[in-house]
Amino acid sequence: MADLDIKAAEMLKVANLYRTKHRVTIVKVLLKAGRPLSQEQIAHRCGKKHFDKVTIYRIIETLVKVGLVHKAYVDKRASHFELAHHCTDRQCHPHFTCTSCGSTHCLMEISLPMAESPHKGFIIKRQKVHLEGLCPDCV
Amino acid sequence: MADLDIKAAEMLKVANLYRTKHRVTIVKVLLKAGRPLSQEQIAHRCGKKHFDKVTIYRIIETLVKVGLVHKAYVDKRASHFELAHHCTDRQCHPHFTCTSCGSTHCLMEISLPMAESPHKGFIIKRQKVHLEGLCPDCV
DNA sequence: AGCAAATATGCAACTAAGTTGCAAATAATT
DNA sequence: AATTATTTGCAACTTAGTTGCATATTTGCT
Ligand SMILES: [Mn+2]
Ligand SMILES: [Mn+2]
Ligand SMILES: [Zn+2]
Ligand SMILES: [Zn+2]
Repeated sequence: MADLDIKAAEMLKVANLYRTKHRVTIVKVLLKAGRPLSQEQIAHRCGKKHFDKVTIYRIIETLVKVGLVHKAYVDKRASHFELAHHCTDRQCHPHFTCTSCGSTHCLMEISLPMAESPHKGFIIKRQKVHLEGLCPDCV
Repeated sequence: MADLDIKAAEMLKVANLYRTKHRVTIVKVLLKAGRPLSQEQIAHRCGKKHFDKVTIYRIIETLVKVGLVHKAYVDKRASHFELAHHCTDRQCHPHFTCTSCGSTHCLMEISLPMAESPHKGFIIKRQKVHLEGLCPDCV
């Protein structure tokens, strides 16, 4: 889809990053996925062309640095990343992990109030919520 | 302190676990710390006596399984664990990571309402909140 | 206390996510 | 097209956490 290409390229342009084939491909993959992906999942979805894992990690790092991407959660020692374009400045939607099947989902419909700082000098900038329980498939 | 020894032994007894020297020591370390520790930190606080890391990981696993311990957060690829005795069934206190110095703290004074499940068939059992911002030391 | 069964521990070898340095390739700028 | 700034691929490395198995410890029972 040329649509996605344009959108991905635009996102990189706004962030003032080199628009390389690798970066455009990875942003497209994340746009299509609409959910957090690990390095391995990204590599897989980039197709048969060679995408070195180092390159993927470095691109993720860059995208996180400019705020286009967030680390959503860590599952089985692997970080999972997603585009931040549906998150507010102060928090993303919660993520939910099923304790039965181990799957993780984005719960876009839920939001919690921001925590209030307790006079102790902590300045809270962002809040992440992770939920556990049973997914629809596991009753 | 014999106090801690007794408390640790009691906790293991209630959980129906063998009261081994290693387990008692590790539960005592976690009681004293009052905050999440990594395997390496636990090993260090167990003192000069030899505590194999495999043993520590297996004890943590056991303690998590019976609910005495929670994984509080992952920092620099290392899981950090703490006793669950100050947590409710549905959520612990939030943890806070300073984006400047990287330190993580327990915020015992803060609690958020539980998220409500959104008619989508997800059953929410537990909620974890992680906060980011600036700690008192970093203004 | 002494014994047998159940369980925990130590060791060595392994797994796999993520990192680092550097040379070659590609993108932006002129 | 040439120059410069930046990215990519490769190989080698780091390190949290795991696995299998032999040995040691705990427990319940006599
Ligand atoms: Mn998400
Ligand atoms: Mn805590
Ligand atoms: Zn499930
Ligand atoms: Zn700080």
